[in-house]
Amino acid sequence: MPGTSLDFSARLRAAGLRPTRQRVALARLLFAGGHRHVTAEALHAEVKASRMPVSLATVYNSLNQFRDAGLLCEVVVAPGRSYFDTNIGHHHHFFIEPDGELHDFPSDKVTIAGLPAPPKGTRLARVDVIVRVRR
Amino acid sequence: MPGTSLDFSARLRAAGLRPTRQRVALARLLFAGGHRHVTAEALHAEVKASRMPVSLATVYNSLNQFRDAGLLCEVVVAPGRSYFDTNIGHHHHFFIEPDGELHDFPSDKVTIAGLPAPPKGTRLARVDVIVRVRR
DNA sequence: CAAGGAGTTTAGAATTATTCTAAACACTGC
DNA sequence: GCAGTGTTTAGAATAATTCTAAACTCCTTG
Repeated sequence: MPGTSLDFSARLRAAGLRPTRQRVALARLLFAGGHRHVTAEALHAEVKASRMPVSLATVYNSLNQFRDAGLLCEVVVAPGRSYFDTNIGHHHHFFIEPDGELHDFPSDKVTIAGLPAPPKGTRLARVDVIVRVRR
Repeated sequence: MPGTSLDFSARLRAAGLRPTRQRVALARLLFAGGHRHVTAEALHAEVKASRMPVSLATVYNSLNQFRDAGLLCEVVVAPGRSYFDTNIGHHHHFFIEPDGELHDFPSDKVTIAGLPAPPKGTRLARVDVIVRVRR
C-alpha cells in the first residue's frame, strides 16, 4: 500500500529526521504525487487545509531540513522568491518572468562545456541554470 | 579628464535618467573603477561615507532604475541576497557558498548546448548560470 | 510500558530586505 | 528665474524568514 504514513516515516528516518506528525504530513504533500515546486507560504496554506495543520515556522524549518537532507532542492529566482523543488535529479529550470512560474527540464540533453575550474581551495557543489523567458 | 561628473551625467542621460546629484554619486561609485558586485546595503554604506550621502531608499530606487535601464544586472544567489553587477557583458558567476562571495567569469568559452525551446508563447530573455562552490 | 531527556513544535516577536508614502526638494524647459 | 514634473527623503509599511522560550512528543532506557 504505497502512500501510507509508514513510507514517509521510513523515508524521513533514512534521511536522519525524526518522523514527527508534522514532518510526515508535509512529506506526504510534497512527495506523494509527481514532482512539485512550492513556496513555504503555499505549502503552509495547503497543510493548513488538512486535518493536521502545521505552523508556518515548522513549514520553514522542515523545508530547510528536507533540503539539507537532500530530499529537496531550493531554487531562488528573484529577491524574496524561492521555490522548493521535489525533483532532486539533475535538471534545470525555466522561469517565466511575469507570472513567476517555474518549470523543470531534464539536464540529460543539456551540456555545458568550457566552465572554468573552481577558484583555488574550493570544489564544485552545483551548477544552476535558470532560463528566463518572457511572454 | 575621465571620471568627472560630466561623464556620468551624460551616461545617465543616455539611459533616460535625469542626472541628479544622488544618481551621479552612485554612478561614480559603481562605474568609475573596474567591474563591481554590490548589495544595496553595501553601496549605501559606501555613499554614506562620501561627501554626498544618499538615503537607502534612493539607493534601492537607483539600483533598480540602473538595472531596468541596462546599466547593471541583478544576480540573486540566495533568499534575501541579491547582488548588482556592473558587468553587463555576457558572463556567468561563481558563488562561494560559505562566505557569499560572487565572482564573474566570461561566457565566451562556455557553451550551453541542448537547451529545450522556450515554452509556447514565450521568448528567451536570459540564461543565468551560477556555479556554486564550497571550501 | 512508564519515565525522562533530547529533539520538535508553536505563537508571536524579531530580523532582514525591500518598497511605499507623502512632503520637501531639485532638475529642466521656457 | 519660475513653474512643473520628476526625484529624494525619513520613516512607516510590507514581505519573507528566523528566532525565542515555553509546551509538547518521540524514542530509549530501565
